[in-house]
Amino acid sequence: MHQLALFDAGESVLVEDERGRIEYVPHFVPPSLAQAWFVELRSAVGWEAGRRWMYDREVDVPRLTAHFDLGQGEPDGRPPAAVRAAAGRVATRTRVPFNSVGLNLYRDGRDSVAAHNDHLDELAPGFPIALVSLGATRRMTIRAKEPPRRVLNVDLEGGSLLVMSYETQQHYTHGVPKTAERVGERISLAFRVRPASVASAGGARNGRYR
DNA sequence: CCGGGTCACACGGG
DNA sequence: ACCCGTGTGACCCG
Repeated sequence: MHQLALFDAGESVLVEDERGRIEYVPHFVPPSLAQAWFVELRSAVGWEAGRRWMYDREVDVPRLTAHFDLGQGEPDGRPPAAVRAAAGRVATRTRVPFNSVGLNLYRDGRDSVAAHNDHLDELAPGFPIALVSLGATRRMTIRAKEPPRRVLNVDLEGGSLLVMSYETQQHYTHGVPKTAERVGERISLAFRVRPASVASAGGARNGRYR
């Protein structure tokens, strides 16, 4: 089948048990397209440098961020074309009605995201998270919260897709640690289905997908 | 979810 | 083979 070849990217299932399912798909996006998306997003997105109050002091968020709602947005607040294209490609493969995408720009090895799991209140129950990576490869560390404490190190390559099931967020943490290695810029697009109570008016749906 | 502190250990030059 | 400084990352804490 033709259509199959388009998506046959040597995917591998990293986790599949009662604690969740994690699938990694290298070359989900052809290299030249992934590169074009990276270039567009790097310059077209209004990247924000956040600061957060953590414990006793205010600190920089160690990466740049942006966010878009998907679905029938106003023509004005429409996401960049590369985001819409990526969303379409992800939706075609996963069949999940994602309505939100969070973008992260890791400028170099000093940028990072600490180990965490996505907040379940901001995730529609049962729906997975899909993560598209562009640009430089960064390592993600995924570890089970309870014994057996499996630890996975996944090198997220440009053009890859990582899909983590909803249950994964209950049983695992994930993060992108700082590294002293010299690494180039990486952009990630994290697709989520946010519950109607959280998502902005419009896109949310319920039921019948997995 | 963050940076800083502590500690263990791999590595390599002398 | 050994010593030891340095780099790197794992873990812990508020």
